Amino acid sequence: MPKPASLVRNQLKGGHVRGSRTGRPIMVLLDLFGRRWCLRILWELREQSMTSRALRAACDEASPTVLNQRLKELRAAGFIELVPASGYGLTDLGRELLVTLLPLHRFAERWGKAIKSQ
Amino acid sequence: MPKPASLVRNQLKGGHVRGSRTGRPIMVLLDLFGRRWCLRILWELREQSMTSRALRAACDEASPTVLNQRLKELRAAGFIELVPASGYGLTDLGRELLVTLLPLHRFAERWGKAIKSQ
DNA sequence: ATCGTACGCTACCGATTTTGTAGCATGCCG
DNA sequence: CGGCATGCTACAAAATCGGTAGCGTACGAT
Repeated sequence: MPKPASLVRNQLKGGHVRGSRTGRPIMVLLDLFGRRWCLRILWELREQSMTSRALRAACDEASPTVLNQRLKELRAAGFIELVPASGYGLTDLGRELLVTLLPLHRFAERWGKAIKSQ
Repeated sequence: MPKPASLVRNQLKGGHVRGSRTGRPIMVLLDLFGRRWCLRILWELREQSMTSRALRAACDEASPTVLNQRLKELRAAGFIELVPASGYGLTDLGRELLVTLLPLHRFAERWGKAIKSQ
């Protein structure tokens, strides 16, 4: 059974759930991102908030089980929040994170072309 | 059984292995990163090349099974390469990718402090 | 030549994670 | 009330990952 919602905080405070055992923030972050749908969720929320079901649709109908697990983890991490009216959306911290992730889009486009033309 | 080494190219050319089914580069990239150890491997190689065994040690002794799977995928993606003399290292493309990923480190540090002091 | 060692990599199997489907409880609005 | 959308969970099957052992090659030292 996965840890409750304080997973990320636990990990950062010295516990370890999986992956990095050092507790260094960058390692915890890299490990958190190395879970299916995690980055994708953040990405889909980059421009607008969405209900959990809209989010699921945006994520190729990923199974609600994992999706909710990720949503818990991302909430524990402080990247997203659930606002009763508008659904899931990025927090201020989440938006900061997205800014650092945004250049990936341009890179991905160049990369796609490079691979296809091989 | 996982696809051979052209996994990423297949996916980008319209096939689908898992995760995103659109084939848009950003989705394929986000899906590729959502696998255990993938980002960590890139991160550990950011400053120097390493032999596969040193890399394994750097990645908390991750199991060689998955590690080699990731290494195959990352090679197929063109981000890393195996140089007989020096081991695994980033390609030019891989270095470009790392540059877009580097701001994460600073963010992670701020994030770690924010979470711990909650 | 024969060790000893390190390398990249694979096989195997048990453990964990993810998927897919169904469904619950709540709230809202006609 | 009845219909509908929401956030979320249960459960079994499938896929992925972890941990250990070990293979085949290369290279340097004895």
